[in-house]
Amino acid sequence: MKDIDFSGCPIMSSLSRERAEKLFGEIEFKINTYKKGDVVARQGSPCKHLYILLSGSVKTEMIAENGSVMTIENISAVRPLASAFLFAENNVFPVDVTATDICRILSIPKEEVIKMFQKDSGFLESYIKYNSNKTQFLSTRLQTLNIKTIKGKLAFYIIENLNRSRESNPNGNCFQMDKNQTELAKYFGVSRPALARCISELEAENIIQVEHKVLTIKNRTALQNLLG
Amino acid sequence: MKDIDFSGCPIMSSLSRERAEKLFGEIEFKINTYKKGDVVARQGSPCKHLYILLSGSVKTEMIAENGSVMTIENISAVRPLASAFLFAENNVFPVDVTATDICRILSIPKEEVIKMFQKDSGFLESYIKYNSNKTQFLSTRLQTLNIKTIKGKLAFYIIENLNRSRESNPNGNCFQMDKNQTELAKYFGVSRPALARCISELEAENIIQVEHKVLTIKNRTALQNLLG
DNA sequence: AATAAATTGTGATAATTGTTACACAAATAT
DNA sequence: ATATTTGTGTAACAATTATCACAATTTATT
Repeated sequence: MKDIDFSGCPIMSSLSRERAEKLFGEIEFKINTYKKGDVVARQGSPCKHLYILLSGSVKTEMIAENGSVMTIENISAVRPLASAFLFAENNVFPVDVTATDICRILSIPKEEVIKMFQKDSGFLESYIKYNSNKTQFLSTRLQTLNIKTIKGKLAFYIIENLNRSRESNPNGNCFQMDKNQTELAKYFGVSRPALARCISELEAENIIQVEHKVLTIKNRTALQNLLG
Repeated sequence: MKDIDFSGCPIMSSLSRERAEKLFGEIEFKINTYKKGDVVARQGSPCKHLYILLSGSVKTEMIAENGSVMTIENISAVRPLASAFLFAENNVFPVDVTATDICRILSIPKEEVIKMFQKDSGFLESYIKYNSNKTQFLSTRLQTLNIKTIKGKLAFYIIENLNRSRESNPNGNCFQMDKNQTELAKYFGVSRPALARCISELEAENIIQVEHKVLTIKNRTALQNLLG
């Protein structure tokens, strides 16, 4: 346990290093390693453990019955996985979880998690908070899907990312994209060529400019209009 | 308080009547009444209380910036509202909540909810469980939206409802629809005429049959094929 | 630097759905 | 019983996106 650093983990960071070591000394757990491309959990399979991604990264995807894939989220260590499903009545993974890098995943049985709640109220609080945030995230994801046109989705995505980048760089009007076109298309649940076309059109209309992976907003008003 | 029956409420039913009365004697709360059509909470507004729908019913809807509406859920008493958002960092309502009937809503400030957690671990447990279920529900909702064609959404909806109806009536191959076409179109986030067209087509292909509000499945295999 | 692999741009066509408009049926109110 | 509202079927047309196919470009690899 000594080699694990929980400081970046939303549900564990409230615990001091000593506290965490003591807690893990008292419960059952194991650590598995996965290599890139390995399936960590499959959509529909039961979820009986709390998983914490200790190192590496995974992606979560939903597969529709017709085979079309939508990426829900890319997750990098250190983060819990599927924490919100552990206590549901129908406790199954709603997504496929696939390693996008070598990764180590800690798993703690549900009963042990309950013990941890009882032993540490700080842990309990951050768990509830984390799940709340997760639900908010899913709602935002629903909102993106509710937008019908690709241009609308793009505008939403761009404005969202711009706002996020401004937290560190207030008057900036550009940001580094976290996905390539293929990934972005999967995130939107649309075809890649259609997305490429929309990006081209927005560039032609001088609303945005994309250089490598840096997206610059040239006409914010027009972007807002694509939504309202 | 004496006139409130929490027995059907997922997060309160673990408390005995006496326990609930004692608990409410110790905390701050208020009850508001809304009439049909009243907006209970608006998408984007802060969520600082736990709301419990004591009587009546509400609907929750997401409004895309272009004005298109998608119904997320219809909720009937007795159920908590927005319980999953109360503890999120960005604690705002992700949906518009509108009364679809006269209703009474109990609201308890966040700090008081925390007190309730501390005073009653049964309440805490059901709260976590309820939020978990909520997240599962949102995931299923995402899944519906991930299906691209209206026929696919319809097939998913029909099979889901058929399975549910079979819990009470195992070999049946029909069920009573809980929504009219207009509502169903909003639930899918598609236009009403387009939905009507798809239903007609499925009828023409002799896959389903709709009589008033009863939907009969005539060719389950074909329905499955619309998905896989 | 040369080659391979991945990513992006773009065109043509088909499929699907939105939009608008209206007739008609069913349910509800007066 | 009649009027009014609400729900449903359907048609013509426009808009958007999927699909497929391939060229151009960028990025990684040897």
